[in-house]
Amino acid sequence: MPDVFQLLSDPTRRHLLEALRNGERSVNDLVERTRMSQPAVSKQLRLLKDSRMVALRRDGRKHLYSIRGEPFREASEWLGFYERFWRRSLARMDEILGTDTPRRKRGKA
Amino acid sequence: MPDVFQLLSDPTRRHLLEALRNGERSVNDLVERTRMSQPAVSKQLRLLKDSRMVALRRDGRKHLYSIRGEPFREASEWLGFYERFWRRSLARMDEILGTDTPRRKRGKA
DNA sequence: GCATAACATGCCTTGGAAGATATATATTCA
DNA sequence: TGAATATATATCTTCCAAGGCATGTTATGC
Repeated sequence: MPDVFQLLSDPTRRHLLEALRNGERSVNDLVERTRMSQPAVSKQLRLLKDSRMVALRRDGRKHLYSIRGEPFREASEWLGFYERFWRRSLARMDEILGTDTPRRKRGKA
Repeated sequence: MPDVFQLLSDPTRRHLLEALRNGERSVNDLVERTRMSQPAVSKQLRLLKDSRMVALRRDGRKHLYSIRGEPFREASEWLGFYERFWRRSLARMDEILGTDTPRRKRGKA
């Protein structure tokens, strides 16, 4: 079972996940939103399912896929460790542009 | 220039990024924390630098690498679209376990 | 200038992943 | 039961990325 970032690294897989943001979709729905063959889509869905990023519900001969949030959370938490780095750079830009929100008094010029 | 998730998909690259959480490190510092050769580490650092995930500062013959936050932010924002999915599943677990915080009155049982 | 240290780059090899095509499986309908 | 629909799986090919080794480059110290 590969890790979450590995799964997210493929643009076509991200595209599928984006298409699932508004709720469950059938395989054909998803195929129509890509330029790939149906087997290719099914293959990627399989990988996403195996790593629990999507859930599968069967309705007749339709297979409805939907997002499962937990793995995304892991990735998000990992990225959380770097939040201070981008906040820092935003603060620097604010200083340069003089557009910072004066939350606390800063050292005088 | 490959995208951020692509860069994050490699475990050794993530390992390097984790080693940089506490500040800038020289190449040798980083090599000692991995089981890879120095050229392999330099290669990955190059990729991370090209995609602006790390910055390079030269001090004599030492090359000090450090985190640049912006690209991480992009990835974090993309993942933010899935936050409601993992919150939802947490809420479900709360319901099952009866440990939910009663923020608003829920439908009667 | 020469030796060494600290990195970077070039080249080569290899494993794996992604997609296409063909085929198998399951479900509905006549 | 047989045909059509909806999806999964199997197999094959191709491509790329990761790592190793050898070598180039830049900086320091003598």
